[in-house]
Amino acid sequence: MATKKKPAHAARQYWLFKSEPESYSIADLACEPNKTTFWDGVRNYQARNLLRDTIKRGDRVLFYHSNAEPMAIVGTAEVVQTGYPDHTAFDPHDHHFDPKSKPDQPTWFMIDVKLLQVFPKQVTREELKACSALSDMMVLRRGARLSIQPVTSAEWQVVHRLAGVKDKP
DNA sequence: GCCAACGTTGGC
DNA sequence: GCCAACGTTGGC
Repeated sequence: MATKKKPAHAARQYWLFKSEPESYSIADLACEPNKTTFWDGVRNYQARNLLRDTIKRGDRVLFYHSNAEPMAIVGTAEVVQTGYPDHTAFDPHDHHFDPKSKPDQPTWFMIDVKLLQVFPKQVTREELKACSALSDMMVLRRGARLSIQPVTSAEWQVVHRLAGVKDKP
């Protein structure tokens, strides 16, 4: 993937992160110390490149529950640490262990995110699909498996409107 | 449970 | 480098 270097003052970018709530939900994030966690386990090169090269501190994240009932955007988070090696790839006992990734030459990366807000009313996939302003969202496209996806600032705003909340400054 | 859409692997 | 087989994701 082509990666553009962006200047330090670049405007924040917006993302959508998928997570199966059975394995990690927004409630789990809310229970973390300082409501902060590392986003580990990404084992896809395109998503890896985003984590390693593109996603910056201050960027914002829509937290999406996939494979869930209901599937929905359930809240937001902020990136508080840029990409660094995903240590779970080094641990043979970890579900995400990858012997190809070595500490001195890591294959996989992760970032840290901090909870911004849990939506008082989650925005279901049904509602997202019914909103014409969101018709280009990657997550709504069939077969869009990328677990980390870019979102436009316009889409970010619309999702907040659907959730009935104000964006955090 | 089904299956489309990918991504990865490995034989050639 | 091609591509068939296989595995995974994740909506339906």
